Amino acid sequence: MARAATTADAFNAVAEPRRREILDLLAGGERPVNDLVALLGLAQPLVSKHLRVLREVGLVDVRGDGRQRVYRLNAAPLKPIYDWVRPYEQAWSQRFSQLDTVLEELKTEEDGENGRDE
Amino acid sequence: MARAATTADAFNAVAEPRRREILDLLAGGERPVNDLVALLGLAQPLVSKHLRVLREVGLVDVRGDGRQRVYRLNAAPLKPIYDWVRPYEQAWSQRFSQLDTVLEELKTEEDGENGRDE
DNA sequence: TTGACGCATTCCGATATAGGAATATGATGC
DNA sequence: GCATCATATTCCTATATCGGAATGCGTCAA
Repeated sequence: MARAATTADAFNAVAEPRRREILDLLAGGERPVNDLVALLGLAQPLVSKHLRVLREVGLVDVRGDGRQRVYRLNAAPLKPIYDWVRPYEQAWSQRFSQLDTVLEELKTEEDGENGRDE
Repeated sequence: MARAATTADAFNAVAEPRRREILDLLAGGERPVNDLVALLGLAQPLVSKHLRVLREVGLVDVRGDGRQRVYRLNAAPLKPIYDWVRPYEQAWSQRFSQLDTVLEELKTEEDGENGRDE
């Protein structure tokens, strides 16, 4: 087996920095492709290809407007990512990220730090 | 060019579901490799390889204990992911995620909603 | 030492990516 | 129709993956 397709889910689609940039730009408002090409400084076919991936995972929607194709953000597929990382936030927001296991510590809601095992 | 290495950053490392599982397990406490092998139901070399990737992006630390190697979560490298997705949360937490551009709408604070999909 | 255990690494194959170049498609205007 | 703009697609190469099988290596026990 090879690596999972970039279109497998939002996790894979968003692993590519350029695609994140595109989403960031679209977060500021819908835009036709050429706008993105100019803003990103990338070759047009490249942008189209990235947009295709984003389309296939549902992160963007397209709307035809004359000869332009206007892309619009659809952030919904990002939710699983947010839901997955959020619990880990505690880990780095606490000062003792080097202790045993942070998330476990949190379950006991501050406990004093004694080493227990699992 | 090919796709970015899985060890390029946390985004790429975490795009693989099994690696997320591993992190989830380690969130519950540090564990030796064989524990993970049993819990995941994967071949041992596979787990070792995934752990290597996680190590290279700094998401886990290892500690030798006799003949075992105990892995511990280090969530810090996940912060960039959290920081990147968080702003998008607004998009799906609002009921009009299908409108023009959600984040832009939010700037004007409430406006009206049309339900539509494709 | 010998053997068993715990884990990591290497070799292999199939897959599919990002990017570049060239080309195709589609809508608009004349 | 024909030229042009806006965008998508195809062809190509280099690279790096995930997984399996086999093997290497360090540690512990007798």
